[in-house]
Amino acid sequence: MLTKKELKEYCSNARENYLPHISIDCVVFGFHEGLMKVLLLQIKNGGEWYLPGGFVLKKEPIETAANRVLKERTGLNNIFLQQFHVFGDPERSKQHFDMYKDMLPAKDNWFTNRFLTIGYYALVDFYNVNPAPDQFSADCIWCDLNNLPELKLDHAAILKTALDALRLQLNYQPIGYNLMPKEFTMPELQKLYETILDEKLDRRNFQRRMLGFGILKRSEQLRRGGAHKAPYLYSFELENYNAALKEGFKGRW
Amino acid sequence: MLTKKELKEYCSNARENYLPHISIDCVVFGFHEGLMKVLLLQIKNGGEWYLPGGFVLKKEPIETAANRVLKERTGLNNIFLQQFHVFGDPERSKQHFDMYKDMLPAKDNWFTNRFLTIGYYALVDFYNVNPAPDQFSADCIWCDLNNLPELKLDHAAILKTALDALRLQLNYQPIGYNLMPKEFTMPELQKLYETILDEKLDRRNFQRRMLGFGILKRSEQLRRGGAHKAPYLYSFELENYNAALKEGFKGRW
DNA sequence: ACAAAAGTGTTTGATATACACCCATGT
DNA sequence: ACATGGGTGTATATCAAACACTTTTGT
Repeated sequence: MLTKKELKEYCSNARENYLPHISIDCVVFGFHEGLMKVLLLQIKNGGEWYLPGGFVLKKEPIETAANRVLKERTGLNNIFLQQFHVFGDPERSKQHFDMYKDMLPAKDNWFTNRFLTIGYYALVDFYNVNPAPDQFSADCIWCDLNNLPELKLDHAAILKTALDALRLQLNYQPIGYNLMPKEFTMPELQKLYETILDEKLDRRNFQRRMLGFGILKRSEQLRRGGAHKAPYLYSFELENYNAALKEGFKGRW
Repeated sequence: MLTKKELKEYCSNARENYLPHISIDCVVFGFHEGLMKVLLLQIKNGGEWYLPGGFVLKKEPIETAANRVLKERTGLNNIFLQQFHVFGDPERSKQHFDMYKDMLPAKDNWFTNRFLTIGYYALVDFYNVNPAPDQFSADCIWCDLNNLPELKLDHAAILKTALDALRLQLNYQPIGYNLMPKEFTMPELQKLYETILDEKLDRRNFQRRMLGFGILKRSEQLRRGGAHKAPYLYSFELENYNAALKEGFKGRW
């Protein structure tokens, strides 16, 4: 927990460097070997949980800010971050860091301001992540999506909205390039979809549809070493993958 | 064009009442009898065109702000407004109202600030609209989507993004409740879709699909008086319509 | 009578779903 | 040998696309 002096300094710094009233919250979904997690911070002392977020530097593009926050929290760079919604209820930040709310007069206290928050989500391989708490947080850890702690503020709603957006994305954009190793098997990719959707899919239909997107290339190689029949290895055709990210799969009209 | 004194007063007022660095831009698509338009403002003197926008009051929810802007510009209330993107490039507002940029020192000049803008779109019946210019604008008019003037700032990009979002929306949400009269014919509704998509649709397939959504109720009545065979009248089943707005039509996974 | 608009199918092809069979591999 | 996972294929239903015929109405 910050002392009054530290808080004062933080606030004056923030006022100098960041755009006021604007924050970014990142919903970092992590996936590895069939497990789906989300990155959460636990506040010092209070113990409450919240999404990793941050502020936008005065001359910084918001996409850059989102990437910076993600980098600071995970060490990961160059990840596909998707803006999905702005949350702008004036009441939403009422309880923000209320542990600090009486330590400074409101006009000097960055944390008692109203914040609109821009929501971004990312989907990363949590095996590659080094979760790093920020100065307000005791801990930064992967939490199971099906077993979340109670979240502060409107962060539960933000997370829910992000998950809906991610699921919607599956309908018209490819996914997985950050997540899968360079080469992967079809069942491995299927596991990703099943985990996101929280639903079993038929392996044969999945494969047909996936190949239909035209973003996969089958290698001559097989994944040896596992038990049972060795599956083929696939990789993304990056050119087509990126084109599909931009264009989207066909809509219906 | 404002005098220096008026500008000064406007800026001081704005600083007092609005959240800094945040704006809202509305892409108001208008439709009536097969014509699709977009509402644009033309700045006084300069003659440049831009999207109707505004700012967020310090204690106002952003959705309310968007509705207020729409109301001020069109007189319309209770219209489905869809947030679609935040534009946050620090360079985007560089040329904002540059006619005023030298009239006040930068620190006092609201208009030389950086603004993130939250994009909303709406689809309204332009027959019901009374376009009303704001104090900076000489004119507020419906422009043909296929024959747009050059737009200031990044407003052309915002408009394009809004149109894409609107078209995407057709795939998973109903549309038209604000637009159509209480009762309307299937060909009338089809015209709306064709206009948005800028594409002809087959009348029989359109009808089948539309009815499949389960949001329409066919009346016993026919639309009499036109030439040729009298078409049936339909109305939206508001309950199902609203449910579909929330839930969306089925995705594919 | 006829042209034009609208109602109501049908045919065809594509895609989704469900399911069956065979193959490879470690135990 | 066998259980398990993986490759491949097929039947069926469902849906989209293209298209034809009939009905209504004003001129």
